[in-house]
Order: sequence, then C-alpha cells, then structure tokens
Amino acid sequence: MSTRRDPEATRAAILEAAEEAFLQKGVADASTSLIARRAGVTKSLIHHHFGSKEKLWQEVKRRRFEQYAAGQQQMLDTSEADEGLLRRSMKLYFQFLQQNPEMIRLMAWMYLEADTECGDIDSQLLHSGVDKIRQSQEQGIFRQDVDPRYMLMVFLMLSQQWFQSRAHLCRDLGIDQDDATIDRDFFEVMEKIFFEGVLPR
Amino acid sequence: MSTRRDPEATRAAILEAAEEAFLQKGVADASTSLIARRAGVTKSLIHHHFGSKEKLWQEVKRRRFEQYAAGQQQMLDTSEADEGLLRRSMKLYFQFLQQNPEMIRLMAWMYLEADTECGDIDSQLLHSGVDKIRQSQEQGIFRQDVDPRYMLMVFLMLSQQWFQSRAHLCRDLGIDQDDATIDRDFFEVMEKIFFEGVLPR
DNA sequence: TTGTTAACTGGCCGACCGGTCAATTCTAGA
DNA sequence: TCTAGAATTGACCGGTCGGCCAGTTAACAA
Repeated sequence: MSTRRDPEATRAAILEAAEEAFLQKGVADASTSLIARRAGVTKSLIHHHFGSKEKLWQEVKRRRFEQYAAGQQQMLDTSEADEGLLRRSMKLYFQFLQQNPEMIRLMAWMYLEADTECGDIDSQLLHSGVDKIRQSQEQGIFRQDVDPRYMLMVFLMLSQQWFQSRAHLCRDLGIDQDDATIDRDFFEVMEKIFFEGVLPR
Repeated sequence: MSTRRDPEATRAAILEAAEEAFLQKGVADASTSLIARRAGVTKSLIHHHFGSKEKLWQEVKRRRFEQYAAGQQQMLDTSEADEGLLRRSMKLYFQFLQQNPEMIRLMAWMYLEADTECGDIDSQLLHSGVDKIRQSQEQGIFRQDVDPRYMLMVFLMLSQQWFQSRAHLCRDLGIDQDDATIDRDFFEVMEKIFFEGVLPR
C-alpha cells in the first residue's frame, strides 16, 4: 500500500474538522489535538498548513463568510426591486439561516470576539440590499419616512435572532420546539408585522 | 495594620471579577487564576467559596438574571394594558439593554453553550408580557390574527439583536458608530415598523 | 537519475490549566 | 478565656495546552 499525499485534501480535512470543533466548542475550548485527530492528521500538520490555531480560525471564518456572501449576492442580482423582492429576500435569508445553523453560531462568536474581519465581504451585499429598498421607496411601494438602512437591518436581525433565541423563548413560553412548523409560524408573524405592523388596518 | 476578614466582601469581589472575565473572554478562556488575581484573592478561595469554576459561572449567571427579572417584572406590574404599555415596555427593554450591555454578552454565551439554566426565572416574565398583549388584542388595540407569543418575541428579539450586531452592521453600512444618536434613530425605525409596518398607510 | 522542496511524523518543551491539601490565621459563640 | 470551625494562604499535583524541531518520506522538475 502506497501512502500517497494530497495536501489539498489534507487542508480541506483540517478545515472541516476545525470548523466543526470551533463552532461547536468555541476557539478556546477546541484544541488543535482534537482537530487533528478528527481530521486524521498529526497536530504538526495544522501548523505546517495554517501557521497557528488563530490563523486556522481566521481561515474558517473567511471561508464560511465568502460562500455565504456568494449565495446571497446571487439571490440579489437575479431579482427586481418591488415588494415581492423584499418578501422573497426575506424568505430566502430566513431559509438560508434555517439550513445553515453554523452561520448563526459563527456570527455569535464574531460578536463576542469583537471580530472586525470579513466585514468588507458582506459590505457590498448590504449596500445592494439598501439600494433595492431605496428604489422601492422611490416607487412608493414602501413608506419613505424610514431610513432604508435601518429597514434592512430590522429584517436581517429578526431572522438571525429567531434562530439564536428560538430554543430559550419557545421553552419558556411553552411552545413545542420539536414541532417542525414553528419556524414557518414565526416567519408568518414576522412577515405580517414587518410589512403591516401590529396595529389593525 | 490588622488584616480583617470579610467573607461577604470576598465573595462579592470574586463574583465581580468573574463576571467581567467570563463575559469578556468566555468561560473556557477565563482562568481561575486571572479571576483570583483581579479579585485580589488566592485561587484557592474561589474553590472554597464556590466549589468549582463551573459553579462560579452558574452563580454569575443566576445573579445577573435575577436582578434583570426583578427590574422587568416591576415595570410590567406598574402598567396598564394598552398600546402605550407596549410602547413603554419596548422603550424600557431597549434602554435596559442599552445600559446593561453585559446582558447581551451573557445571553450570547448562553446560546453558544446551549445553556438551559435560568429559564424559569424569566418564564413568568414572558407570560406576563404575553398576557398584556393578549388583553390588548381583545380590546381591539392590536390585530388579532397573530399569536401574541410571537408578537412579544419580535420586539424582544429586535432590541437584543440590535445591540449584538450594531457594530458590524453600522460599520458595513457606513453609519457613524460614535454618534450617540444611532440607538435612538434605530429605535424610532423599529418602533415605526413594529407598530405600523413598512407598507404605506 | 538526482537533487530540491514541500508534506508529513513523532517526540518534546515550557506554560498554564483546574483542583487539592496541609498548615495558618482570624473570628464568633460557649 | 477557650475552642471549634470558617477564612485564607502558598505549595503542589497530574494533565493538557499551543507550538517547535529534527528527521523522514513522497512529489517533481531538471
């Protein structure tokens, strides 16, 4: 049996194991030994390929953020600026977080670490979203007395925070978490309130 | 100089140093040695008074949550159930988080650790809020086609997430973070959208 | 075929971790 | 005043951490 080498596969294995360990246990609590073991390589290889534990963490974040931004940008580029766009974007963003819970954990870690990296990656993304909203405002589709930037934030924050505090809030409020419909239920409420508000029309 | 003893003060000093260290660096990354040093005591005293690092963390959380719940409950008890109540509650909750940024970090850590403690403390709090909203719905003040539990969540989540992602979003969107008015600006938007929605009336 | 370089290994290092323990000092109640 | 027990100390434990290094092996270009 020949032990062939594949540095790219090694890098990938390390990155995958690192992402899982970092997001699950946190950077401080995830040891390089564990990551190496899960990746099926020696600890030294981590330092060989990435330099240090910290640089490995940076790379994990960068990669995740990049693929996130790519998907979101594509969604934005293939849409017109109308009320339906914001409704669809809302749903897509919500579904994205639903299917990528690691992204929620990643953003929570970045907040706690006061991480300022990866910002420029989604800066363009945000500006695209703001432009779409501003266009809708100019067409009279949305009310014009609110800053489009904050308007965008509201809908991003609602989705994100739902997946972050869903477990706590549902347990404390006696909502069955195993019920697969709670995500859909909440989204409907969120959509209603965002577009129409809580006051009767 | 007599070296008088004050176990209560010692406990308090340890708790204060622990809270700062835990919330700043995370439980895994904050060492008992550091906490002891900052509290001006020996490491052994931490174990003497609290048993273990984990129990100390539990105590830090319990204390913070208790004083948080006490303040919020008092606010709820001294209010009538009308639109003004929800507006005031919203503002008070927002201001509370604004003045207690540690609470945001605490909740973020608890999410990442999948912490299920301290839930019963604010469970009653949440149910009080839901009841108030339900009363308002029955009086026709609020629309009745949305679950009051989710309605409450929306406004809680908006406040919380604002303080969590404020730094990132404002930087990426080119909003001056040093400007002390951004909190007020965002609150106005959030209030507008929550009560009236984004569609023109 | 050979030589250079990158991939990879295992062992080792000093530092620090959470926790224990015996010994000492203070304090409150009998 | 005496004494039991709590408060406090510093030395110490086994274990793990991130990182380093000398040596070995595979890949590849000349």
